[in-house]
Amino acid sequence: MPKVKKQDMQSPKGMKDILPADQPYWQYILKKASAILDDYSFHKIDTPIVEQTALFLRSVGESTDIVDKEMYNFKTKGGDELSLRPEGTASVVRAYIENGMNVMPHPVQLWYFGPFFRHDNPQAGRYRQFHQIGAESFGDENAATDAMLIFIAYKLLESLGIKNLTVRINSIGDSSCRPQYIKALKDYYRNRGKKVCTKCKKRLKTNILRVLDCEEENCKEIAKDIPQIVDYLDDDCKAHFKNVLEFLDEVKLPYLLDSRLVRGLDYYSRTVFEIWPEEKEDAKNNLQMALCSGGRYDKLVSLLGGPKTPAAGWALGVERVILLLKELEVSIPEHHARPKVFIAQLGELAKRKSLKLFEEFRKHGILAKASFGRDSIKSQLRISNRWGIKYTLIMGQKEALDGTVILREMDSGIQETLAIDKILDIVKQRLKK
RNA sequence: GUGGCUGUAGCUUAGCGGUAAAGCACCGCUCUGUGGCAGCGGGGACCGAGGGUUCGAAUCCCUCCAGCCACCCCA
Repeated sequence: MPKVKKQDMQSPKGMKDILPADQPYWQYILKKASAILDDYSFHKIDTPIVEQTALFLRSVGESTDIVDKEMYNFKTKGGDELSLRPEGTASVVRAYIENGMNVMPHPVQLWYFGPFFRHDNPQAGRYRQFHQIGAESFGDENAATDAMLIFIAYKLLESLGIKNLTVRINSIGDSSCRPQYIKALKDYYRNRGKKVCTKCKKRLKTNILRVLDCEEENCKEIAKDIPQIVDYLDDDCKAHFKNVLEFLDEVKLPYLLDSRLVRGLDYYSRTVFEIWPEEKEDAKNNLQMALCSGGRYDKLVSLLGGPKTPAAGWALGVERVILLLKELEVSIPEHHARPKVFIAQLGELAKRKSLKLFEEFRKHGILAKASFGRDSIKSQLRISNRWGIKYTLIMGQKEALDGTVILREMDSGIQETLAIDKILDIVKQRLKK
């Protein structure tokens, strides 16, 4: 067999292990998310991690180079063209259609959690395998749905201990009014198009809405008098947007109107929003990226072959949230409860008896810890101490023969020799105090 | 996919052409059945990988890989 190469044995670029030390964060977030989403009657759905490439081709589209450049596409032995899912909405919409959920009472509200894959160049908060929690609502066109979705996402982040969140919101109209706006943008840039940066020149041709969020000083200057999308919304879209804002006011959720917030894809309509963490100048890893983003996509269900169904949703980047929780030093509940007793043994007979004792404690719901591989009393006590365990039970050859066990309170060092058949009750009592 | 910076033990880092170091962590001894403190000792790194220059490379050069950052893109 050829020698193992170190490079072959590392995790793929942009994909990492979620180690035990980080698990409490994952549990914490998932627990909160499922509790909150459950409260608002969202039902969990899991969809396959791979889907037909055609699904994403159709939803995410040919408009950008996403499919070619940033998706994991492959052909199966049977010849199917499949892709690792790059996002959740398309899969959920597919499942909604395929399972005939359109006959269920609406709105149909679904949520999901899982890994997603994008062939990006990784950096902090941006990985090739990443995780999202998402929520989608089908069949309700009302602005209250948009506001409620934003409210839930906000509450979720807030309940995790993230303060000073900013909700950025905008409306990008729909197919009846957006074309006029795009035309106005084109007109605006007709004479100015030569002065913008090279990136924007490209954007003007391919994805003109994207010139709105260019950060180049010169481009910003040129965009000073740029047409505002709100002025181009038709009456329905304008009323819808106004309603969303009114509902947000009603639940006292602060937001920031951001006329430069856009979405590149055609199926998006009306409301788009993002939730950002507080901007901090001095933070070491200043995470300037949205934690959650979403919007309305009234055309996607029919685009994917389902009945015309209005829908809206959001997705939240779990890794980003965890990075932020760490940066903010938010305290997370421990994954495992701290063991209550440590069982130390000396000698073969004692080892056998203490194994039984260990099992007794476990059966009665008292978390016990032991290190059967270590034979010296010293190292066992050291381990017990390192775990910060309150009581250590010591059983040596003598105790094993006498049917007793030593109970040592670690803080004080006080020891008592007690009958082995009473020990469980005694420890139970002591732990109650 | 492009460019910049970085890569030495599990972790944090020193060394920057001449025998691979330190702190933390781990294991042990002082203490033969008693932890925390202290002292002493031990294991653990072919210096990210591969190649080149050189009498000699962790150190210089090239290629690759990975991380971070900035782009492209951001569903």
